[in-house]
Amino acid sequence: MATKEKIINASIQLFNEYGFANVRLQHIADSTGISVGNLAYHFKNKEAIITRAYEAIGCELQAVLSQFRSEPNLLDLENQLASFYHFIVKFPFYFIDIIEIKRSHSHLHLARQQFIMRMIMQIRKRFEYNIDRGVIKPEPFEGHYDHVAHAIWMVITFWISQSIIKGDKSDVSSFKSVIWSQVYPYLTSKGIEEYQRLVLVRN
Amino acid sequence: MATKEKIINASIQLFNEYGFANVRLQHIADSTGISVGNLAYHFKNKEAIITRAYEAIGCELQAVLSQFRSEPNLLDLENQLASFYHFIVKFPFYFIDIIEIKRSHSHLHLARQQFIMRMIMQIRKRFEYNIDRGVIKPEPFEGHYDHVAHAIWMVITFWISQSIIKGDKSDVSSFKSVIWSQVYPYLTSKGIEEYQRLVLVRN
DNA sequence: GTCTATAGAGTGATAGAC
DNA sequence: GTCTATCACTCTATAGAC
Repeated sequence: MATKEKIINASIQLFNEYGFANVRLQHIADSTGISVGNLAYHFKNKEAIITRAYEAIGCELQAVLSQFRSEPNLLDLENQLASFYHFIVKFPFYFIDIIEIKRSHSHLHLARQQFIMRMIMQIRKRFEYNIDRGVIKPEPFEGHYDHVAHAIWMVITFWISQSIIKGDKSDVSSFKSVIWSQVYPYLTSKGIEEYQRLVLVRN
Repeated sequence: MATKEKIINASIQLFNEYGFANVRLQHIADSTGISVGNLAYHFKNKEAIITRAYEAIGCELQAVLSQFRSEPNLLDLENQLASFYHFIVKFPFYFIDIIEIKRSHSHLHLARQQFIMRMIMQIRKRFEYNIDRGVIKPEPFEGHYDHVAHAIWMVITFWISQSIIKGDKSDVSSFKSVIWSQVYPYLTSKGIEEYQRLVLVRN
């Protein structure tokens, strides 16, 4: 049934533009080119729609997170940042409406928290691996890189929100710049060399 | 008229708990201990309520931003962070619902963008002044501290959102830790000494 | 699978008595 | 200033014909 898929795609587009709470069933039906009655046939209620949308989005996020190799170098980070950015601009409502959806459909949020923890841990591990590779300086004191990983996750998670709030046009290069500025002070001289060779040259 | 003030206080409490869009006029009236008709007498509509609430909140934010001296040292930052945190936990909806309010009452957001720009500039200037004081290292390359200031503003702005999303209990010490972790790598040896003497000793 | 029609529960805002 | 009552409208969800 391609209709179900068309409904989900149209819904995601509308959620992105108007915010989940502001999108009406009528609106989704119109955008899909079907009636509200037909919409109800495919999805019993709005919750069923957002649940399905979250499934699809979760799959894509899974794919982005899976780009993490066992020993990631700085180019891996650069590439993953590009993937993250692509994901963010494809599903802005997933970040913008996160608290509203936690409020109204908390079971969806519960599953999502797994992703969040996994993401922060992954960022933290990147520091670990690149310390071993001699590219990142050792942790200056216990727990410091946990804070940095936390901050990096926040920049990723709220990037689209902040660009809307500030009225900026979101672009990938400033996104990457702010993330890299989080890593830069911890690069060793070998790390700076690798950064310039692998990352800067490409931009 | 104390009633107007009671309405605003009740409204802010409800906005904080349920989110601006989920608060009903009936809800505000009940919480204030008046009827909806009476509520309408004091505020013509919901927009008038949020406008007045934003005015009050803006005043408090103004006060926090005014703690910025012409030559702020690291203790000033520590103190201002405490004030920011206090402000954030007093008006969480101001941060959580920021995009929703921009969507539905854009004129309020327009005024708010002034605060945002001022705040980022203030953070940037703190770096400048403390470079001059020999407490912060010179900028490693053009524009780097702009990125760091941007990241610090994001941590402040989205702190309450992230704590809700992660399911953490928000506390002032982890807030300060993450912000200080943004500054720490740029401290000179003199800066670390001042940091330990003025900031760490107090916590 | 798809439609029209409508029930049913709210929601913001107003009218008018006290 | 404060109240009750109600209008006009929106939105989700369901019933039933095709």
